[in-house]
Amino acid sequence: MPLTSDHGLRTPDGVAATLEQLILDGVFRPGQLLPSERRLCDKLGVSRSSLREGLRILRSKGVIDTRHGRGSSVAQLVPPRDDNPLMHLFKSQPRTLYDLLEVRALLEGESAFLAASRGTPADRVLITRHYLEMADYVAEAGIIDVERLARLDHAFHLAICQASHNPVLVHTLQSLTDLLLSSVFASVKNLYHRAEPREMINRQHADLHEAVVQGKPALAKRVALEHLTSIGERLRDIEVETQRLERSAMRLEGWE
Amino acid sequence: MPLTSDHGLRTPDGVAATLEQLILDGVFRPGQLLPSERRLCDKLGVSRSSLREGLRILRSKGVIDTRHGRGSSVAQLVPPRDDNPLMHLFKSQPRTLYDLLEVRALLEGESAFLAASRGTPADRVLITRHYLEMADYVAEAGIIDVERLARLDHAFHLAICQASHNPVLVHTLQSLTDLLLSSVFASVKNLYHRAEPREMINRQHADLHEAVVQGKPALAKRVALEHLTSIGERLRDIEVETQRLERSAMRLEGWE
DNA sequence: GTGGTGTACTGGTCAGACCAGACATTGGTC
DNA sequence: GACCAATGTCTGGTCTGACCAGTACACCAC
Repeated sequence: MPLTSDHGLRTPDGVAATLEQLILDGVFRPGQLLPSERRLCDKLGVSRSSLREGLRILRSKGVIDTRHGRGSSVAQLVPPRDDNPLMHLFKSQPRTLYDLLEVRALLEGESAFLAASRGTPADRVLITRHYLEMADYVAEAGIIDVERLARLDHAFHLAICQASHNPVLVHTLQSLTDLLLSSVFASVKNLYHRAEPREMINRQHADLHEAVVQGKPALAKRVALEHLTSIGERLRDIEVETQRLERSAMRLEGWE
Repeated sequence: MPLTSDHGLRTPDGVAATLEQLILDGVFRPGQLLPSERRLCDKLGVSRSSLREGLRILRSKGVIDTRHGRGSSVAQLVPPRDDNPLMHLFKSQPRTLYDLLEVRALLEGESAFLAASRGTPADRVLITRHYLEMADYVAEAGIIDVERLARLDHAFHLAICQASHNPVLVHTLQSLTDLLLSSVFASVKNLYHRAEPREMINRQHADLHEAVVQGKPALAKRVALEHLTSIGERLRDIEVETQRLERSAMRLEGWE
């Protein structure tokens, strides 16, 4: 029985769809040699011209690999597209948070480096303004609004990044920061709530601001990296602590 | 004399390359109807089967749009994938390309560093396999299929990135690479078409592969950075050259 | 004017032939 | 027995000419 039942349009697109489905179904496995063109014509009930155009589609998509005199084989790397939003990773893999911090540290470091070397006087004025706004708030506010502080913090880092004059860098860092904030905002809140990490962060912000404004690229980069690294460490501390608390809570539930 | 001189292999790939170049050169403009298949066969000196396979390639890539009884026209949006927020930057600001390369170099460098320090033996086997596949193809193929080479190239770099065991890094780099390829694929093609840059790239790939597999993080990072830097320089060279060519008349007789 | 109709295009498919590369088998030589 | 070249038959690659099927437009009857 011919295989034309499903996508059986006798057309190149139908051929491509049918063969692709067969590959996805595992009938033809990666590396395996497909039947010859003549044989496929028979099976699919199309002329060789149409079949060849169908194969051409799959070849363009990198699904198959054809060699003269040998035949067509299913490409080894079949999964070509994986449009997974990064967000889903966080649910299955908490470790991803530190992966994200790792990449963000890299970008923040480069950002600070470029800002210190390329930043114009106008950039520096802007960076200083954001820095002072944040520092003043921390120093003067009796009770800290964590969300507002997070915004000021973000604005300060963003100003530095924009001084790099690299829009791609700005965009990439922005999206990673958004991802970080939306996924672990609770942790970040905890970070700001505690006096000890907050002072550490303030100190690092002061150092970063100074290095960038004074035009010391290498120093700025180093400070930025240390900043992100220690944030990662503190978040890990909080995580461990949270887990301990959760275990206690579970024990308490048992008594109810 | 027919226009088969440049990519004038009488083969579907040659047809696709020739027509694509004519479109890029502005001989055929977006929305414009191409000559009929029979006429193109005449002009390009190929049979209708080969021509149709060539058109099928361009159709798969979204370069042309074909309607039964009407003809084939150049697609309006040559890069139809405009879902990336960064894409609009490229239209207004060609400089963005170099910004993108700058960020990509940063990520590739870190990628290579981490792969060399964290990569498992299995990672190294995979990296080597992809490297050899690419190197063998370059060495053995008489005529280079640029798209295939680009895929092999991409697979090699992706394997290195995956050896970093940081999914965030993989995802970020992937999206930047996609953006790069979809926006300046023409330039990249030119890069592969020339012997001198191709040899330079091969040498750098060999160095990168060796450094990663032998577990030399610092060296791997340096080689990766040099690789991306020199690619940027070559692209700039090509850009300058292209502008010079565009200033020269590109009117072709008989194409109306 | 309006509406149908014919006709000359367009792409889509088919069949059969031949060319060219790859490879296993065969048959020879050493 | 080991090696190597000739060869036959697979494979994909290309060409030809024919016919089918949609589209567009000029033409003609109303």
